[in-house]
This record gives sequence, C-alpha cells and structure tokens, in this order.
Amino acid sequence: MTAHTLRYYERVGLIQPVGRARNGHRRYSEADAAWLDFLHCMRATNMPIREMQRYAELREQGDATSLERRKLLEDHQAEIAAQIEALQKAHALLTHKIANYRIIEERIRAAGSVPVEPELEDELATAS
Amino acid sequence: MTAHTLRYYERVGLIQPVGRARNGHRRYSEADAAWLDFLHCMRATNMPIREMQRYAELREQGDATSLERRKLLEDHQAEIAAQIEALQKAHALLTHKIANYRIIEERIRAAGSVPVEPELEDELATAS
DNA sequence: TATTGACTTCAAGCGCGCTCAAAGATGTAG
DNA sequence: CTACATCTTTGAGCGCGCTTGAAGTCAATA
Repeated sequence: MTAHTLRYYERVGLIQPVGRARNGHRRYSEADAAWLDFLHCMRATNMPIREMQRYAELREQGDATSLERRKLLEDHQAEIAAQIEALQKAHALLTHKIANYRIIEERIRAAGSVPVEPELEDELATAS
Repeated sequence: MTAHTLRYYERVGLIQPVGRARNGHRRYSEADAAWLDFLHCMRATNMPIREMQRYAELREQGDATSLERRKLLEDHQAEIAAQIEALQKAHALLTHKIANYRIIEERIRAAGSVPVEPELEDELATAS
C-alpha cells in the first residue's frame, strides 16, 4: 500500500482522519494499521471501494449496525466463494492445456522440426 | 458476454474476423465459440487483455509457439493459485468476523437494547 | 407501405481505483 | 547555511475494460 493510496483512502472516508505528529505528519496507530490490513484484505479479494465505504460508515456508528455489517460481510464471503470456484475451474483447465502443450512439444522434438500438419486442436476439447 | 464485448474483442485482435452471413451479420462457428469460452474463462480469472492478445497472437502462428504459450499459461496458473490463496485467507477471516458479529448481536438481544460500553474491538484480533 | 428490430460501423465516453504533478513546509546531514 | 529528503495539500490524469451513442443497412411483419 503506497502513501498515495493511504491518502486516497482517507479522502474517500475509508479511514478517519488519523493522528498527527507535531510537524503535521500522519502517525498511524496499531488500530489504524489493523483496520488498514483489513481493508487491504477486502480489496485484495475484489470488494468494491463503495462497499468498503459502506462498511466503514456502519462501523463508525457502533454496535447497533452489527447486523447490517454482518450481512455485508456474508455477501462478500459468498462472492469470495464464487471467485474461488471460478479460479479452481480455470486452474484445472490450464493443467489440461499445459499438459497438451507438453505433448505438442514432445512431438516437435521427436520430428526434429516443426511438423506442418498435426495442429492438435485443443479448444473444443478443453473449453468444456 | 454481450455483443458489444464480442465486437470489442474482435477489434483488439482477440478473435480473428469471423465469418458472415450473406447479409453481413456475423456467424460464430463452434470453434469460435470454444475459443471465446476460453477467453471468457481467462478474463474471469483476471488475465489482462494484453496477455490474452499475446496468447492469441502466438496461437495464430501455430505449433512453433507452443513453448511460449505454455509458459504464458503456466504463469497465469501461478497467478490463479496465488489468488486462490488470498481468497481462502479472506474467507477464513470473514468466518471469524461474522461469528464475532453474531456474538455481539446475541449480547444486544440479551441486554434488550444496544449497550453503550462493550464495543468488541475486533480488528486487532482478526486482522492477523 | 410503414415500422419495428437486429444487426452494421466508428468514435467517443465512462466507472473504477488509484497515481502523479506541483508547490510548499519541515527535519536531518554535511 | 545549504542541500536534500520527506512529508503536506489540492487537483488533475491515467490505464483498463468495456459501454454507449449516432447513423446507417437490411429482413420480416402489421
């Protein structure tokens, strides 16, 4: 997280105005750092800024907003689960395609040059 | 995938100019569809367009580019693995935080109103 | 015949999340 | 005292991946 990003997060209300040293420089407390860690974790898993803003807003309103905050997090967790699934599918597909490329390469090595004919048409087989 | 996105992909070279009906309308073959499925799968796992362009370019050059294409896919697969890890971490964190919110809610219900004092400071505990 | 509707083209616009530029204040080293 | 680095502010700019708009062509339907 760059300094610029921290300023940006402060500007858009993701973090409350943070404490300052006598010279005006920002001093991030442990609590600030922990909150930033959390934000970072949410961003890294594609939570939109708007949603993080909503969460930050609720958090500032205290325990009464617990239920809504929980729902927000549950929604995001569901998003995460969906993302994991898509990623795992793609991972498996790539394993397949990579193996395929190894076969092609072996064939080329065996022929001593690049054969003209045998394009192993992979898309129809692996897109499924 | 919208029609607009298909046009866009064609414009930026992700798909070769596709066949046309007599009236000039595009006709996507099975092979086109399979290739589009693959592209869709890569985009859904955050492969940048530039990388997909590179892959498409190599693909058009035939089997001789097998090795480079394989490396490209291997890199992306590594990216995917990293993403999965981050997502799983976040998923676990959220499980923790959601459980925490349930406790808070239970406490509120038990008190019959929102207590003023006991803000359960969660960030330090769960950000780790 | 008139009117939809789905396609075509090309260019411009947009939302997101930063990212950078410019100008100025302050602190540390030589 | 002079550099130089590091922070401060505000506002503008940018890269990505679409997305939309405008204007036109064609096919079928009321």
